[in-house]
Amino acid sequence: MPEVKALIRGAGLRSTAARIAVIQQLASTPVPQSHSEVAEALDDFGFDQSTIYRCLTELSDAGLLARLELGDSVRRFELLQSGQSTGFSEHPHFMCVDCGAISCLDDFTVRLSPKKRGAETPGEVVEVLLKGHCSKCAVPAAAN
Amino acid sequence: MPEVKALIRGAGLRSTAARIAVIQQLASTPVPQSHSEVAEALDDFGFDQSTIYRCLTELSDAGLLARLELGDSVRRFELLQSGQSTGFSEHPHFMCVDCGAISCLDDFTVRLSPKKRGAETPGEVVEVLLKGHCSKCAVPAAAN
DNA sequence: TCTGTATTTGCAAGAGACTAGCATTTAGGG
DNA sequence: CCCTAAATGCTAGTCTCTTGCAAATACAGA
Repeated sequence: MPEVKALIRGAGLRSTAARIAVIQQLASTPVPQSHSEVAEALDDFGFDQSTIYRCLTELSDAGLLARLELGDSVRRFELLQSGQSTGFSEHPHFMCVDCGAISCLDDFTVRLSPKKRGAETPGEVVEVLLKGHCSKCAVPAAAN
Repeated sequence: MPEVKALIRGAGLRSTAARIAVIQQLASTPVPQSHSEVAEALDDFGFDQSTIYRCLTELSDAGLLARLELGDSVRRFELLQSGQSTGFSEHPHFMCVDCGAISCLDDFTVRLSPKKRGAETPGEVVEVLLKGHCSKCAVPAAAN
């Protein structure tokens, strides 16, 4: 508990009940969580919706969380290890277009290879998102 | 013009002014466009907002457009070549996290390589989205 | 420990993207 | 040229997220 407090203070923010709870909630699962997931989990505390939105935003801006926008118009947040300050996640993410499940591809690297010479590179990639059919949803033949 | 009509009819939909206009608008640029971009471009026609939303959705469902959700809570659409029926784009996309510019990486392939043996694969990838700092926004040292 | 002030919070209203219901209009097969 | 199913326009509603402002609170300094 005091370590969470120190984390927040170290980022230059005041250590409040809401922020501590938000961080602990994000630390409790291995996948990124949306505002509504965090809010629901912390429902008993009685924090206001906007307080949780603001905590998530401020903690992200302070470099403690990664803010993920995976394309389903729901923002998700992930606790960053140590003093990450970029605000971007360290690993690629995969989202199932069928069931919406999110997974972190900790054990994968993504490489961008040009099909032909002289292809102009887009710039510095900081985040990778893959979408597809997860192994649970992948249908062998033509189900569904 | 008659070819657009045939395209729509071939997909099993009626050829209406709105749908023709939407397809022509999407064909006019090399990058995916959002509803608001399409709507603004077609403003003179006087189509209702919801009509354009529906056109985009129906044309996507019919397999003529790819629907892209790049994570800024704006859906974008892209005209698919020929009889694509998956509804997913053929190429990876890159979005600049600074200026929001979208580019199509026609000339690149993305490969997912496991860092260690036995890493469980996420499933079948159908869409790739990269985010980062585009060459225009990339700052040499520490500007901004 | 107490106080003052800048930071946070709660509340309520608002913005933006998208959806749904339903009556009216229209495409296109017969 | 009709008739009917499909598409449109209009309105209102949903969901996610943001903003303004007064009240509450963390914490640096007395």
